[in-house]
This record gives sequence, structure tokens and C-alpha cells, in this order.
Amino acid sequence: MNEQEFLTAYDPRAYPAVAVTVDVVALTVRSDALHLLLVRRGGPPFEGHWALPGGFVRPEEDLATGARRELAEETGLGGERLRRVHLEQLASYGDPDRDPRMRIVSVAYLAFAPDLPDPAAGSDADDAIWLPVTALSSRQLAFDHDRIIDDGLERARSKLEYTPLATRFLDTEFTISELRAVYETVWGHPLHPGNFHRKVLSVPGFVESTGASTERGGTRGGPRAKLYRAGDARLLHPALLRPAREETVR
Amino acid sequence: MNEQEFLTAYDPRAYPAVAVTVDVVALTVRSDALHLLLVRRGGPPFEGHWALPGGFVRPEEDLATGARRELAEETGLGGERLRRVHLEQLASYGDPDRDPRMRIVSVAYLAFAPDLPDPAAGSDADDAIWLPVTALSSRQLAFDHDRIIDDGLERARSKLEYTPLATRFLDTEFTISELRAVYETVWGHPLHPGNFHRKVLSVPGFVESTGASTERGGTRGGPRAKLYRAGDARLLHPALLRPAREETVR
DNA sequence: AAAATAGTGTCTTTTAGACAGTATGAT
DNA sequence: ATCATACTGTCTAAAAGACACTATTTT
Repeated sequence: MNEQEFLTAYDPRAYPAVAVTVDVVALTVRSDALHLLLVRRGGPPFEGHWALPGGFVRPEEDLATGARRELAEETGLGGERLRRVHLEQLASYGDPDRDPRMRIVSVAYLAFAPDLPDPAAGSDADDAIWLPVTALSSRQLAFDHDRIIDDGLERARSKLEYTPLATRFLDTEFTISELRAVYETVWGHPLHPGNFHRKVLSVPGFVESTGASTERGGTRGGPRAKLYRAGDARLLHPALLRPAREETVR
Repeated sequence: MNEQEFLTAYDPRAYPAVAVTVDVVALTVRSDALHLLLVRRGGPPFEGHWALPGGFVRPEEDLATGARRELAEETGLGGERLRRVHLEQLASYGDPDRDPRMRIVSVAYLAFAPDLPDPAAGSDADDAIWLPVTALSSRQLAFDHDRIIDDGLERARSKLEYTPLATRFLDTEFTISELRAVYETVWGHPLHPGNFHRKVLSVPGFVESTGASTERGGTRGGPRAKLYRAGDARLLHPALLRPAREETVR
């Protein structure tokens, strides 16, 4: 039997079943720290461990719909609030032994959300939390979710460079300082306020003025800031690049 | 039954089976045109149509291994030649009706290969070809493969900007002109030879000199060119950016 | 000889980044 | 009054891009 005959004879139903799940790396910025949505597993395997929100894809829904549904279920979000969440496919994970029960291929999605109500405020308290990503290292996560999260965080950092998606972490109207806080939080280092300000305004379509200003200055003083909303650009030209760190290059 | 109970009760084996396949968008540059590997389908659905090489993931292999296996099967490649092919995950496609037979989620991979022998040179002639991507518009491809190819081409164009992967389209030793030809072919427009030359040499770790030169000048004259091999950089800093086209930005 | 190509020099424009400075408003 | 903040001005360095030019090799 050569390769060709093998392929022709290959019947997937003759093999042990494969299941497809979606998992969501949902990020938000609250009180100047990047937070990640995690749920506590209610049954084996990894019972009691924290895991990404996710679950089996239903027969009639496409992958992105499944991811948005899982996100809605765990956050209690719906309607316009849910629609404003940015959702993009991250990657798929399918190592044969990543789930001890059976072969499961997971399609991971990445979500950017403005600061949301605590999941605990909903019906089932304590089974879903927004955890600061700095607290992740001390947690034992289920499956290969630590790797998925790493990939998601790196994608998020990179997306802020060449897309205007940082605005998706904010309300529809925001100040340049709030936008800078998103960059500083996701990238994990401070930026020069003056240069950032000028740079954002100089990129065509990144933000547009609402004409309004904040009601009050900052909590520690300062003039009222002008308000902006997201512009119509889908890519930033020129991009806002992170300074190159030697380790990431080689 | 609330959402939580539904999830707990949800058993994937109670639903119609889902199958997982890998499909490969394999690109190569031959005679200054970007080519794509396609195979002719030998059975329904889409019998006789061209499609991406791919197939069901086997139980014991991970996704990347499956993709490399499919590539090897269709190109007849193996050993060192196969190992030099760059392979990365592209995206997954899982619309419920993308395959008329059953629910199939396909994990697509993107491959960059140096100019390879024609698949027809192998055992089964005429069932696999390298097709110039300019000829794609006139073909009716199977499934949603046209969309996968679009995504793959855009990913390839973008990868040349900030990674040194253009070298993967060439042999281990190459000239700056050959490297420029890869960029021009993938991006689809000419570059300034002098500026490109200086730019490539100025990016740390992009290429390193072999000390040698070509045996002869170009076919239409000119001095012998120095030979280079890929350097140790995994990212280009600063990047080689395509000029921003207004359409892609908004 | 003519033409094409490899590689370098130089100048201009754009962008990034450092730093200073002014005006505003909270405490 | 003090201090943090919102912005703007200015200068320097890095990078991108246009253009010119020399040397080398093929036909």
C-alpha cells in the first residue's frame, strides 16, 4: 500500500474521535494592570485548577461565534458591550496528549475588552476572575493554557505596535493619557508622555477629536485633557514600535 | 437548565463527529514568479478541482508534523531538503458548511521553500503542480481554499517585512540581488537596487558574508556578486517595510 | 563598444527620541 | 503655593528614499 492508496482508504470515522474546542485569552486593563479572564474547572481533568474560558464548538456555529459565546457566558456580557470586544483568532493547539481524555484540538482566540464588571457580580460567584497577568507565574494552569496565554500576550503586545487596537481596551471616548496607560500596561514599561502624545496625533486615522474635554483634570492635578475616539485606520502608519530588545531579535 | 448545567452535561461524543485536517499553503519562487503548490482532487467533493495539499491529522502526530508530512507526500521531498522548508501555522478554518460531507476544521500551515523539482518528476505525474499565483484567479478551487491562500499570501508578504524568512526561498548561499528578487516577487513591485543592498547589509544578523563570490556575472552582464548566507537574526531591526498603500490602511 | 549589474557616495525627507518649557487645575 | 499633568517647541540621531556615480563583467 503506497502513500496514495493509504490516503484514499483513509476514513476519519475509523479513527478515535477528535474534538474541537475554542479557548479565549481575554485581556482587559484595570487599575493600570493587565488582567486575564480565568475560570475554575469544576470537574476532572485539572479539577479546581484555573483555565481559559472555553468549550466545545457546537455543530451549527463557526469558530469565532463559539469564542464569542464562551466569552459571553463567562463574563455575563451581551449586546453592545459584547459587540465592542475585539476578537481575533490566535492559533490552534493540537498536541496529541494535551488533554488526557481524548484528542482535542483547541482553536484559541484573543480578546481585548474595556474594563468590565467582575464576573463574580453575575450569577455564579468565584468561578471566574480577572487575574493580573503578573500573578500568573504562581498558578498551575490546566492543560497547555500557560503556553496559549504566552502566545496571546505576545500577540497583544505586537498588535499594539501596528494596529489601533489599544483603543479597544478603553471606552468609546478617551484621553491620550489613558491611551498611553494602555500601551504602558501591555508593554510593561513607561513611555515618554510628550513624544507619545505627538506621535499618536500624527498617525493618520489613529484617533479623532470629539471636540470635548474631560470634566476635571487628573486626580493629582493638571489641566483638563481633550477627548478622542478611535479613528478609521485599521493599521498604523507609521507604526508605534517597541524599542528592540536584543533577546527577542536573535 | 441554565448555561452551567448545559456545559457540564455537554458531551462531544453525543454530537456528529468533527474531523480535523491540515492544509498547506506552500510557496516558492521560480523564474521570478511566486508559485503555489496545488493538487488535483481525485474524488468527490470537488473532484477534478485544484486544492491545497492536505489531509486528516493522524492520531499520533501533532499538527505541525502532519503539515510537514503532507508537504513531503506531495513534493516527494525528504531529509535535509524538507528540513530547510520553513513551516509555520497560518490559521484555522471551521465554518460549519465549508465541507459538504461533515464538519471539518482545517488547520492551515504556511510553507516557504527554495525552488524545488516539479512534483510531476515524482511518481504520480499531473496530480500536483506549482502554479504561478497570478494564474489563480482563473481557477475554481475546492472548499474555501481561495480564502486560505489569500490569508497565506498576505502573511507571506508581511513576514518578509520583519523577519529574515525571505532567505528560505533561496539556497543556503545567495546574492543580494537574488534576495531582492524574492522581495520583488512576493511583494509584486520593484525595489531600488542600491538602497535595498545597503539596507540589507545594515540590518544586524540578516545576512553574513561567505567570503566567496559568484563564478560569473549576471546573464546580461555586470560584475560578480558577493555571496551571503542567512544570519542569526530571527527578527529584522529595523524592519524592511513595504510602502504603505492607502487602501490597506483604512 | 554597449549595456547591464554590483556596490558605494551623498543629499533630502521623515521619523524617533531626548529634553525643555508653558499653561492648567487639583490639593 | 505646590505639584502633577496636558500639551507644544526644539534639537539631534536614525532611518528611508531619491539620485548619481564607478567598476566590473557579458554580449
